Amino acid sequence: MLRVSKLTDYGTLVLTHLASFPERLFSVTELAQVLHLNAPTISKVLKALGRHELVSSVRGAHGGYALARPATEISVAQIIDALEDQPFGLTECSATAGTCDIEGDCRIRANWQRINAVVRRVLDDVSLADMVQPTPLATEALLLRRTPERKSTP
Amino acid sequence: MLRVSKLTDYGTLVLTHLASFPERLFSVTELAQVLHLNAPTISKVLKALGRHELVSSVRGAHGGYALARPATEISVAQIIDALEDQPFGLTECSATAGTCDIEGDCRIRANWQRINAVVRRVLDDVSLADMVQPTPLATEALLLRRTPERKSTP
DNA sequence: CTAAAATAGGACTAATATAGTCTTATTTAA
DNA sequence: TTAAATAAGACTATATTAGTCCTATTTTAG
Repeated sequence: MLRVSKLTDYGTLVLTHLASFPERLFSVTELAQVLHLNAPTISKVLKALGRHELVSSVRGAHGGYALARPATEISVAQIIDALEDQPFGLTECSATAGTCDIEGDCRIRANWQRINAVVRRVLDDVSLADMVQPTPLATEALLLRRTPERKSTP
Repeated sequence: MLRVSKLTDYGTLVLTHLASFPERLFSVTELAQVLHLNAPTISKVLKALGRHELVSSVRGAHGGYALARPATEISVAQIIDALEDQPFGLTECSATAGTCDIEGDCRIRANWQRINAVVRRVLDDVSLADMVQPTPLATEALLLRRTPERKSTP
């Protein structure tokens, strides 16, 4: 359904909170209380973010989590990569090779991959810092001010 | 998982085939044979595309389906709208209002909506004609040639 | 040295979404 | 009047995602 998973959604929430207090450590318990989410779920998210080195953790009493690097250096694309278990790509055939017999002479696959690259680029260009502070996104200026060639029907 | 549904994937396949022979009608049976997909599934896709007026149909014997307008006038975004049942948006809270208690002072939601708008714009700009002929996409030139500010980690 | 407070990994269950099929009704040409 | 089509939508099976729980490890404090 062209949605990011809930874990990814929670992930951005948690990370923006960490980004707001970069000097502090937060335990799962505290984050759960502040963000009104259940502790086991937050824990799952943070463990995945840790494995992908977006957060650093300190174990033991008084331990907790903090961003592994400045919020300007963490992109939405990286958060998605950390929390979605399928590889990036809007269609199965364009994300993973060998899922279709006619892959060779399929023009559509190549075009989906172009679309993937453009979307990916958009997501690469949005940082965690952008998600916290409501500054216009870099790609917005480029894309949204152009004259529409085809009307959208939402 | 940030994927379009399989129905949408099939939809682009079916539509590109119709686009290749704009003067002809295709029955479900014929499309199923040519595209190596099961007839009931193709039928489901075409019915949805018909309801959204992307294809026109002729009922009765010798009936079938054809594009409702030129391939240049059908966008990937329109195909997605026709075949995904959830409204467009990468997160639930940014696609639908009222799914979260703190919606008012949530800075993240607004930023997801900006991201949605940019991604949507990319998808609006790719036509069915683009999906058939391997011409560079309009947005590719704009976005992919810029100097990366942040490295992607795939 | 032990207890308490944390994270780490991963298995497991439940809920949800998607895919795919089938049935019945309607339309049209021969 | 029959056969070949589409239309609508209910239904079932599968796959994915969400969420929880258990066990192990780490660290601080008393």
